[in-house]
Amino acid sequence: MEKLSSQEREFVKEITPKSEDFAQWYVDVIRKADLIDYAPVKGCMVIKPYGYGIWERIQEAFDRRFKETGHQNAYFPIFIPESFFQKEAEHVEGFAPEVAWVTHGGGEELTERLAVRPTSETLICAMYSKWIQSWRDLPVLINQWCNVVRWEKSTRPFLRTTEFLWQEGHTAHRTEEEAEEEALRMLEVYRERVENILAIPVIAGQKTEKEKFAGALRTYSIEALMGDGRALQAGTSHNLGQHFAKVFDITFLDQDDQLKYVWQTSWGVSTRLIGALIMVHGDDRGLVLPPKVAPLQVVVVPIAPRKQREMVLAEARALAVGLEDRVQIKLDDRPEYTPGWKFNDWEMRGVPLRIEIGPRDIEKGQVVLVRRDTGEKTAVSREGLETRVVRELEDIQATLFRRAKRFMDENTHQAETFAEIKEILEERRGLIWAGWCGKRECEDAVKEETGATIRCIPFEQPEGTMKCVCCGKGESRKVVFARAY
RNA sequence: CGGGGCGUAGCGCAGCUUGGUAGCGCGCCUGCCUUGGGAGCAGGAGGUCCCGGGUUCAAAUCCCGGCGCUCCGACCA
Repeated sequence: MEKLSSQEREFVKEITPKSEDFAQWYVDVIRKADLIDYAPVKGCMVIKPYGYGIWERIQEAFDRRFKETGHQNAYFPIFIPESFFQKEAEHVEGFAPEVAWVTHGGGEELTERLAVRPTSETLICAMYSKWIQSWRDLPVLINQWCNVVRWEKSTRPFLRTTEFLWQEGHTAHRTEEEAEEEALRMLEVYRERVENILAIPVIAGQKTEKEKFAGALRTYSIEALMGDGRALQAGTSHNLGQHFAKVFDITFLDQDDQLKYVWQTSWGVSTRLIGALIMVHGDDRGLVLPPKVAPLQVVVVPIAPRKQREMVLAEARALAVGLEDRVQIKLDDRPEYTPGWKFNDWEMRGVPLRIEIGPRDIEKGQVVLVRRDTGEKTAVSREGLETRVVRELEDIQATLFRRAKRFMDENTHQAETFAEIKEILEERRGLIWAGWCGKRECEDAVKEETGATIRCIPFEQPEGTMKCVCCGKGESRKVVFARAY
């Protein structure tokens, strides 16, 4: 027993405890779960197969909903001519500092520099201008999955990398109402997927002028709370209004014989969601993956003493085969590792459910189930195992969401003064509800004084009124402040 | 982009103060042995000491410059 506990300590040493140093814990988990490797170019990472597997699960889940809401996938080029990029003033100003430029091609200097897309609005708008003539061409509902590049000053795996993977939806509509509906519809898709698939509770709302997307009329977002009490924007949706349509001349002849500009939206989620998964669900033993995004949902670890090795492996194999139609399952039959080593390895990687099977279990016609979320071990009968496993996975998914929701609730506070905001941020962090009159000066002042920014103006406003936390003006909107990633 | 920490074998680190044969743990390879929470023994392989200059008879070590990772701030999915 004593030996066991010392081994456990030894093991845990490889991952810095979350409470000791959250940032270090985060990179330790990423390393031990084998999600990425650092690439030779600053701020770039290789997403390794296991990490990419998570992204694939996220893609599947989101893509399905995009299709269900009438969108089609397409692909636009990575290079954008400088002249296109320059057209929308606010947009350029917002993105210019972080654009990577291609100046040479085939050994010769280009006559016009090419931007490596930081986002594709400008190029896609240029194309829409050609494609859209009539009200009958609308709406255009296109999404693309791609990489984008933003030359960031400081980078962190998944949270902010020079190149990242995402999807960007770009739609064009006949009316302002339609565009607004679309922007909100897609934000709701994000909310639903992030909560139900990633098991991360979020707050949906509108961004302030200060925080909105460069060139948008209005920006909406879903905001999540990380384990260290900082907020993370998990997805955004923009009503672009007619800014881009006017600049790129995207017009259509309406039914009333009038030439009009389209109304547009764009919306995106990125590999940053993987960072959110890690920071919301992970624990001191490593990654914890909700079953619906886990590349591997169940791992079977055979306990195979030499003399019974073949017998146990055969049973384990049969077990895995019996489940493979229902769940993503893998049999870990590597002979060079001990069961204990495998337990730790798969736990670090966040596999939701482990099945242990050894001679003693076989004798009793049972297996041992071990949940990653609770660590709970249960001996269950092989009879009806399939149903049990599926049910267990569903319960893990639900438990993770419930746990994250409770954490968010417990770390959501109210403040009426700067001092209160400061105190909360210093002692507990988390999300802070406060009143805001709507003035930029007040928003800036809070940031200046406390470091907290307005994450969003939530759609769901609590009862009652609050005074502006800065200027004291009554009848203010209730907004959520936090320190953000 | 400012401030701090770090860069030595695949990973984690010691050595650097006070210059003089490059080390430890884990991992890896071979064999034996073993499997219910990171087993054991024996043998073995593996190094541009981040890069470039400089000082010196001699640099992982001292000096200058760069790059990268990381944390904290300013800017962003």
